[in-house]
Amino acid sequence: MKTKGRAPAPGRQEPLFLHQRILVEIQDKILSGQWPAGRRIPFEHELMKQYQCSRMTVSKVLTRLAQAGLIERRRKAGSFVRRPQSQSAVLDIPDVKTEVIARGLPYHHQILKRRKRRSSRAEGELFGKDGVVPVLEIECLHMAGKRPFCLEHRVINLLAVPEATNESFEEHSPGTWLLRQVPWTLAEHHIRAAAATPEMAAALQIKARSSCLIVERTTRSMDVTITFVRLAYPGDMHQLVASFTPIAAVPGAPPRRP
Amino acid sequence: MKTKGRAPAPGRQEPLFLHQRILVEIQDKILSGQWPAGRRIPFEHELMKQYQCSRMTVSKVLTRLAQAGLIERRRKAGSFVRRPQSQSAVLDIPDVKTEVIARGLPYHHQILKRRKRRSSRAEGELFGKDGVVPVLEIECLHMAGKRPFCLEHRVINLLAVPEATNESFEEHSPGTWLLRQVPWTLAEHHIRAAAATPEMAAALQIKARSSCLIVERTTRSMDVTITFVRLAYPGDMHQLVASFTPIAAVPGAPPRRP
DNA sequence: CAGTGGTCTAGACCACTTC
DNA sequence: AAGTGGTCTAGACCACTGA
Repeated sequence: MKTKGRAPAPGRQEPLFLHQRILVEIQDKILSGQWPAGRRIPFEHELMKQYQCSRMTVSKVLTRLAQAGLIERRRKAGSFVRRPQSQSAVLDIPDVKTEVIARGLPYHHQILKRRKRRSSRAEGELFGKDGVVPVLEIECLHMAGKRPFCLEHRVINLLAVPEATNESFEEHSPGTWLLRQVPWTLAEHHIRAAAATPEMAAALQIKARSSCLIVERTTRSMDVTITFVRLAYPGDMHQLVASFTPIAAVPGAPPRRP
Repeated sequence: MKTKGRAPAPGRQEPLFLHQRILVEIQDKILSGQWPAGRRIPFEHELMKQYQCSRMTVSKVLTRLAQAGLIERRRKAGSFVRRPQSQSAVLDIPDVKTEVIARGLPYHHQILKRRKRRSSRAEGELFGKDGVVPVLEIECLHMAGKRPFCLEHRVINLLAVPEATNESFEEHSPGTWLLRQVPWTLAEHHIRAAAATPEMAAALQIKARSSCLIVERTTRSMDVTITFVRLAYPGDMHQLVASFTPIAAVPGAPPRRP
């Protein structure tokens, strides 16, 4: 039981850390259905004996499984397999500029509308104040090369982001600007399909009533809404990709050079 | 430095575990922009001194931040703030039946088509074999009350799921059946808007060319594709909701009673 | 009230990477 | 070659909770 640097790898496979091995084995039993929902997972001290390791090691594994939603831990009772959850996919919703650049297309944007006003009643509710709040309303067209890529309609809470008042957004689009100005803390997305309104069709140079993918995002910090944005993409130009991988692996360090 | 049960909570707040406090403080510095992308995070031994705790504690916190994608860890160099990522939202994609029930509507489904055939060339590629594989092709209409809710077009790899061969899917829809038969391991979703084809329009009782939300999901296990499904929702009836919360908090155990 | 998980420690060895 | 993170240990105390 002395501490080891690498792998108790018994057979063929590449060196696997002990905690990875434990994680994978338990995960497999759950995902394969061998351990159905509700089934109790071995206690920590049982796993300690089984894998001949310290409690910290198995504890970290079980904690991870719990965070991933695969098991539920209850004091004094034990850990249990949760019933199959909805498939939780991780949706990467990039900044529009990033999105266009990633396609290798030249990006630019133009501000179609920009006006300061007071929020309407309904918006006031959204922005968490009973009364009205000053907001900045912006319409922005994102271009990929010469083709319209996305029409953005945005409302910014000027109480939350007073710096926006004098910002023209000519250099950086509202999304890009806000992303670096007010780092996101909490967001909710609604994704749907809708027929293009005459305004959308005109801006995006598509036929009226053709299909668009609408992504609406409300960004909040604490209890106050920072901004609301509606992004309209021509249906044939865009799709969201959401990938889903169980857990495991995930050393989680894709990029380079900070 | 003796071990404590609860909280070094200094001021007002509710008792906070040390690792939570460390996590929140670092996270705040990053999200607020105070520590910009590329900035080095204090070394583990520095944080140990700062918080007067053991290395394991700070290590777990940094590991968590790395898994969450907020920082990047590099041996010998240190840990660094990553540049703002795409907003990663967690998309819960439920079983269609669950979805309808959740709306308080009576659910039922009907199989419109069901035929066994060999995969086409293109599909063969999808299914990971060079040659063709036997597949089951199914069309299924999901109803919410008396209204069509979703049209499902599905292809099941019979090499991977031979049990499907003799399944009628009358009792359980293909999605529901598969979910319990072949627990998901890896999935990729593509979400887009499209105009209804004549077939879709007829089945869903909507006008041709009206907007639909299309969710396509490819489910794989190892390197073999289990099933491919295309779900078409009338655009005005459905929207996906993806929520995003940074990290922290997350003891992660919502439900009850296994 | 006994046993579970939740947290934390003060060490240790190792591998990798940059210097 | 030095220093970082990555893993692991063999303990500990505590809080919660189900029996």
